[in-house]
Amino acid sequence: MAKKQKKFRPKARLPRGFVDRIGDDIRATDEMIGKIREVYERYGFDPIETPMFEYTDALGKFLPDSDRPNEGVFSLTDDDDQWMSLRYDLTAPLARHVAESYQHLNLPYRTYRAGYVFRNEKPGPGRFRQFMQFDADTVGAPGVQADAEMCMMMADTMEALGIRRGDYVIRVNNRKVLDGVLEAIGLAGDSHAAQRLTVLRAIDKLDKFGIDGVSELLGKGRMDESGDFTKGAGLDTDGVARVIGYISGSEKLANDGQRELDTMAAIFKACEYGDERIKIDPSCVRGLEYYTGPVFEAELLFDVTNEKGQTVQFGSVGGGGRYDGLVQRFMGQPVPATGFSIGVSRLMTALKNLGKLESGRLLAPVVVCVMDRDVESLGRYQNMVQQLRNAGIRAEMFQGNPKNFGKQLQYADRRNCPVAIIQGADERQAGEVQIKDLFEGKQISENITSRQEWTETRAAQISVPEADLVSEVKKVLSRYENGES
RNA sequence: GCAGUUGUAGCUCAGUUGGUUAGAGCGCCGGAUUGUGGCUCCGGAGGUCGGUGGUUCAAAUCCACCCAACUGUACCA
Repeated sequence: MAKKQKKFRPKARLPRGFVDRIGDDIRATDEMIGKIREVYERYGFDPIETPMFEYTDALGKFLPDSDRPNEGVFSLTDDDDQWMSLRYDLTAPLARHVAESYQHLNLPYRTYRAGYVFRNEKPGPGRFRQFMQFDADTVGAPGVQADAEMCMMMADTMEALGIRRGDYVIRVNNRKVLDGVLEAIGLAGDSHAAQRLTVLRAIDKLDKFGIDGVSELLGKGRMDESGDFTKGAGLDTDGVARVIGYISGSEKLANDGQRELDTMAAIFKACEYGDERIKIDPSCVRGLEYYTGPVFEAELLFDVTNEKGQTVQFGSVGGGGRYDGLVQRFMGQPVPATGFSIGVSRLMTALKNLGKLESGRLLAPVVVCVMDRDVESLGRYQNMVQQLRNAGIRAEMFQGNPKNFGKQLQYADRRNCPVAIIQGADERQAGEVQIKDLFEGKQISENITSRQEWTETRAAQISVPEADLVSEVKKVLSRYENGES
């Protein structure tokens, strides 16, 4: 049987882990970035931008395996066979930039940047393979006062975005303190490296699993919902108790890290950033690899309802810390640096939840309908549009098939346009145009039941002299300008 | 990677113990109505039933393998 020959039809679908962004989202993001930028500028940071691609070795990743070249990052080979990758964060490219232009820089070098980063890994709810980060860094500042400034700037940023004090907290810890704890439970030395990592990862999951879950992970292991088992760090009962004691704050150590934390706490106090804004928190772990000193994390504390209707805390929207070794990779000489990163997309979701993004909604354009389709009329309609535009009003001529007038109003209705302009032969002869208030018309029409009444009512429509087009449209728009509809 | 669940129209899904031409709602297009958004009515387009192989007179349905998505978990520079 010869099958009917079919044309190849590609399935229209997004690559997994990527999203299309549309109108209101883009506007809201722009607005949000503007607010963040204002704070950073006020703190004396300057913008800088690096490209999305870097040579793979510059990102701190070893050359890709030939069989799995894209593990974790998106990589490709250049014309000259060098491996390049899409950046997976904004810190590694900054380190490269600093190392490359070191002799021209005036240290301390204070910069910020926003941009997309890419991770080639399994996406999940709220986790994408392309997402936006907004970073600020100070390079060439060795003291923890630079770290303290980062924490305060993060707090200010949260508030500039409209997040109330108490709805967020900046949690601060120090890698050196964590190292001390590991030493105290007998995990010092190379032979325990793997176990140390497991312990740190277990601590990092306090948010997710609570004290009980973390205890299981520190000990024998934990069973997840699907029944899969995660092997634990294998600490004995005493070890588990001591780690738990430490992360809950009941046990303290005296070491360098703790002294740095004390200095930072003193700065916060002097600047009147209390516990409700910035909090020393021994369970804060973050970035397990390159951080060398203070680490910090911005966390949102208010509850949100997730897709399953469960109430959960929103959690982390950004973090950072000190990375004194990152520039050294390129230069051999140590260059102290500290910075933090805000997850813009995640923060957007949070602000939506708080209802902080609805206010500045833009009104849809005025639509000038096309009644007569001769060349002269088309010019006339377009001229009306230009008059409106010149007066600063968003406007457009209907660009679809003008054959059916009903379609034009349907289009305007679905776009949520406030006003339609109508001029056919009759109006033209009288030197008038019809201005239809679509919002009001919608309300009036709710009580109309018969088709005939519907078409003949011409609800919320007024006829005005052509010369008054702009001023009359403005009158109608003024009723809706502040985001009502 | 590991584990669980699920794959039928653009979307949400139904499809009986295997049985004729695979259905519905929504959406889309056209018409009633080429000058008025909604409602209503009529008509239409749209399907590799995730893929391949097998069992059978006969497979969306049963079997095997593969693929993909979702969820959890692990990893995450």
